[in-house]
Amino acid sequence: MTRKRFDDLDCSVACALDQVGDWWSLLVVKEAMLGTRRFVDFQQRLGIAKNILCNRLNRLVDSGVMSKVDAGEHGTRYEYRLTDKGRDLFTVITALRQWSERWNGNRDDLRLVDRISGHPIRQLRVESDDGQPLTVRDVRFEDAGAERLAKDA
Amino acid sequence: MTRKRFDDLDCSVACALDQVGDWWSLLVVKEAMLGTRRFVDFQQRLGIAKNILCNRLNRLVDSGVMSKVDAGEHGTRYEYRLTDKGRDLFTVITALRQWSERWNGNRDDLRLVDRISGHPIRQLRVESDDGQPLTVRDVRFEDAGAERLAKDA
DNA sequence: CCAAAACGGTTGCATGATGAAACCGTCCTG
DNA sequence: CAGGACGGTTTCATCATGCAACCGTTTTGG
Repeated sequence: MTRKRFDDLDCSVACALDQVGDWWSLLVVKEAMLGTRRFVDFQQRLGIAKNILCNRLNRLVDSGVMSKVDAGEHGTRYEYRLTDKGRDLFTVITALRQWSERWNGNRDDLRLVDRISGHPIRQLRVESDDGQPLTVRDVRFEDAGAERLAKDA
Repeated sequence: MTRKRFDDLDCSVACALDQVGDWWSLLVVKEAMLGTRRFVDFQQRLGIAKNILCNRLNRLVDSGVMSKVDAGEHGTRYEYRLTDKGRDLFTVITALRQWSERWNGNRDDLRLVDRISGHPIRQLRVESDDGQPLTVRDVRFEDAGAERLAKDA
């Protein structure tokens, strides 16, 4: 049986996980954010099998998260770079990193700091439109259809 | 071959993915945030196989993301609830949702709104300690010990 | 009070995904 | 021009997944 697809769930979260929700994809993206661009470097730094890395890079290129550019003048030297869509995963990866550091302790040698000031970055937080912090208890999932019905009535 | 473990990578992101980084775990957590608590409800709403759901719930309980409470007076009626650690994944899931809506379009019937005002929530953004927005290009990974800088992106 | 259904699983099976290693064609490098 | 680096592909053993059937307990309907 093939893995269940999430894109039929009519859920943005499921749709996102369909693109970057497997064991390796987000780590590849994170490694790219550290500056890694070449196949062998991804392979060695992540310790991933070559066939799996090949599969993941192809899928990330297919879904528009990374792009494969010919950087070798003569055809066999490639670079994999983040697209704007891929760079925008910075928020997701930062959220994961902060969550893990809060609850599992900091297992990382590297601290994420502002390049200019050298200060650590702020904790991410979900906010209302007037800037107040929101927890999961402070939000609800409003049915857009019901909203339309209510306005029609 | 068993799946490669990430907890030896000395990376907080890898450590997080080790706990919630598979195809189903974050969807189970998201479903719990919508209010789902019982086994059959998770199963039906997500369309997940029972043995896989059982495995995921057990792993989420083991890693402290959810707790299994006996809600049935007589022993066979259980509820699975988010712990504080699990509720704190709200930021991660919100980041994923916003990313997906930005780049894949809104495939969701449900809009996430402030429970009180009914207004949509703010876009998450990574900020420096003085509140300026930061992209991945504006940060570096500072080695706590040496002064090894991340390569330019 | 009894039968049936719900609940929360467990087991078996077929199939897909993964990891390790070997192999391969092209390019560059000494 | 030989050897190695690069970017894969192939093969194979093992693991994970999805599906359906089954099961013991508890609740519910008549």
